[in-house]
Amino acid sequence: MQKRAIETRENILKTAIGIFSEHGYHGAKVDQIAEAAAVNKQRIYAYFHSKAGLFEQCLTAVFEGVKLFDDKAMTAARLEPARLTEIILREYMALHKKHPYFWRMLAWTNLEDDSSLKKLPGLKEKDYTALKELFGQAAELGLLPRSVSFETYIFTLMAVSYFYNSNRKTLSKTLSPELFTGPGMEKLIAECSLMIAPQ
Amino acid sequence: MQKRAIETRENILKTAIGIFSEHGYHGAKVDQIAEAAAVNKQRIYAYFHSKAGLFEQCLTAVFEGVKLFDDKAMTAARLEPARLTEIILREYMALHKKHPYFWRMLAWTNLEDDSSLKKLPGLKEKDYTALKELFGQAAELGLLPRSVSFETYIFTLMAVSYFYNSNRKTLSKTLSPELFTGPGMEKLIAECSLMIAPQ
Amino acid sequence: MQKRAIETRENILKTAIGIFSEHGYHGAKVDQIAEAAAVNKQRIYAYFHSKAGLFEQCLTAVFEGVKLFDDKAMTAARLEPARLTEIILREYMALHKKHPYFWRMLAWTNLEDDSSLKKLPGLKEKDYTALKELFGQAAELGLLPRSVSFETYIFTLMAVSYFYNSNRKTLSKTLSPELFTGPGMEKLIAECSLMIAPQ
Amino acid sequence: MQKRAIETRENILKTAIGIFSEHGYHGAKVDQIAEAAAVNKQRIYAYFHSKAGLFEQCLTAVFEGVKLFDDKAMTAARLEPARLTEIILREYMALHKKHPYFWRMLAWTNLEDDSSLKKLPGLKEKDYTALKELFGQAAELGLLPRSVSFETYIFTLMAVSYFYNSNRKTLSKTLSPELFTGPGMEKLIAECSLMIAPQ
DNA sequence: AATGAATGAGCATTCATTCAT
DNA sequence: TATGAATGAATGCTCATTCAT
Repeated sequence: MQKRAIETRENILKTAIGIFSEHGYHGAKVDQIAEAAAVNKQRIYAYFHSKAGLFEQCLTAVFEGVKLFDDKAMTAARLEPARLTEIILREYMALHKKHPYFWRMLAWTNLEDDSSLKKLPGLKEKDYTALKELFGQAAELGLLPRSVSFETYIFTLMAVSYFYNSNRKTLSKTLSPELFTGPGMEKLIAECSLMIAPQ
Repeated sequence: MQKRAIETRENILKTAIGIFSEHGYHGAKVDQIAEAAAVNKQRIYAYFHSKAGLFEQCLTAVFEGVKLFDDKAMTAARLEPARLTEIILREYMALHKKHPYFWRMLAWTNLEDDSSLKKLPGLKEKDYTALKELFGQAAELGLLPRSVSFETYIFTLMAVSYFYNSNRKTLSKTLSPELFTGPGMEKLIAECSLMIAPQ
Repeated sequence: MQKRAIETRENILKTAIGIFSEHGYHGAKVDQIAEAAAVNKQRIYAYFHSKAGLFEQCLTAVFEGVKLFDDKAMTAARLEPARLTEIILREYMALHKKHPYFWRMLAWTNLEDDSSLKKLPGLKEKDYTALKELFGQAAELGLLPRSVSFETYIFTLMAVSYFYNSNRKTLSKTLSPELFTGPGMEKLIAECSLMIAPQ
Repeated sequence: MQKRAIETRENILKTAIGIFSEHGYHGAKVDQIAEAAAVNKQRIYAYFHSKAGLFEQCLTAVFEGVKLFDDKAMTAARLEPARLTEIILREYMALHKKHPYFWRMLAWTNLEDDSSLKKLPGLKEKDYTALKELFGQAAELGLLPRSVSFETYIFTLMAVSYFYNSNRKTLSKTLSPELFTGPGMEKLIAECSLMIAPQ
């Protein structure tokens, strides 16, 4: 593939991610994507074969683009095991902010037809091994409940951050809207850390 | 409205909830709904004015159909404050099972255009007042962390149950699939309760 | 037919004339007519059999409702033969104002399918016999050109008044819009009378 | 736009003029136009955006296609000022015959919604300036009544020719049908010329 | 006589996809 | 590689008409 072609492809992919993420598979239109990417519609079919193919590639790209827990976060967690929960939560929250497409693509994927899901590569369990180790050490030190498995622990933190980001609209109607301000989030993180730590 | 019309309307609504819940607003087709409900397509427009109107009514119906924490659960919670977390979690999980359309409609609504959301009635905060009281009592007794607000507490439980139900597809790829078996869920509930309780 | 039925029928007819006149056969909707007449749609079918039938009846009613040249006008014409053209023109103009539905129904009929036209009763030539006589007398007196037939004369006057009323929209774009003000019309009538009279 | 596209567009326009002219805006169906033009329905939307857009373009095309008073007619009028009325009338009648769509589109436009009318370009007044001059000269020579304005004069001639062409159907029922034969028209033209000229 | 409920064909418009250059 | 032109099957919605009470 020539350089120009690669660029075109990249361009389409990037644009499509934004649009699929916003409107979902059925809500997004091929014409719309082509126009937004300022390419000829036919290019989409040349590079991605079909709308479904494009969606699949977008999904993969988004998943691959997300890097959990960079070195800085891991170092911080290692230095202050007592703040592990807080660090993880904050990291997850930041991730949603940094990759706004991520949770939306996740949500669409969970809702819509799972045919595109099948081709998704297994998602890096390696990241978790490092975290799991840290969790074990913190539990050892009495900073986290010993009787709770790592899986439950990390599941809860993922749940909190995901739920916080994905259900804003409906939650602002049931719980207080302040929850979704800066201080509201800080309070949530702080109290979650406290709630989980043995007392 | 005559009896026959009421039945037709009800029928359409019920069918539409199922289809919207499965495919979302854009994924669902009016023709499909009409055929599934075995009614003339025009009836949909007669009773709901438009596809959007129908979706809105479906949303309202689903929200209104969901009853949180029946008397039985509340009595159990009152009798055994130590098991509050477990009871609530189990209740939420059961709710998702009993109202399979609920979280999906929630999810679609959070993803798609929020115009239909605006007309949703404020969602029963009253339910929470009773729970809040129970939470206060449990905290008083040292069964739950005192320094944590009720809102953070209930938010976490909602997050866990919602996340568990909404993200199965993608989670089975990152975490262990066993999580989504009966025993897996039991373990999750048990450990969550433990994790939150002061130790 | 009972009294109530007659009233309902009359009501529908009157309303339908207004709507057909405004939107034409295809532009008018049966629902719209029923709603405007505040009757059940089914009544229209009971009394007029079909939309086409209703249109036909409307056409007939409008044609029959129009009475050309009442006694007052005829008397005036007889007294002042010199003003014959002016009197006729003014009468025609007044007719268009008094029966706003008339020319529009005429226009629709001339444009649209002529199936409804066939059933129209022959339109009162009798009226013209009286006029023709007056025309002959005026010509005799040298007040109107002798070499011109009555048919051409009346045709021209009908044309002027019809054209004036039917083509306002497009004419205001080609000729001066003042033509369609009160004084503009007066001037037109005056000058037409003058133009036709021998000088 | 490529040659092929231009042809398709032209083809659609031409066909649509015929159909709109015959059935009016509401009576004409997009399917029908597409089929008659033997093009894919979607092309209509690609080139004209909507049915309303197509109608508008048809209207404009028809108006622009009509050329009043070619050089030949003007020369004839200049050479024989005494026959001015006859020449103009004959020209108008010929115009209706040559552009059968013209008066029908005019009529539809005057009857139906005027939104498309707004975008019509101002209609060539220039043509009238030349005529106006000729009219002035003829009046000077005593061939036409001096006390009558050009506007009234030309209005009358337009009215006669328009009325003659637009109201055939209903007029053949009130006046004699012979009016609409060749000799009938000749007689009308001759007598009109006579009627207007000072005697 | 009158009405609300229901229907099927039709209508303007859109969409994913393919063709031709 | 890239693009404008074209297509056929939807898609949301409407309409004239009939049914059942």
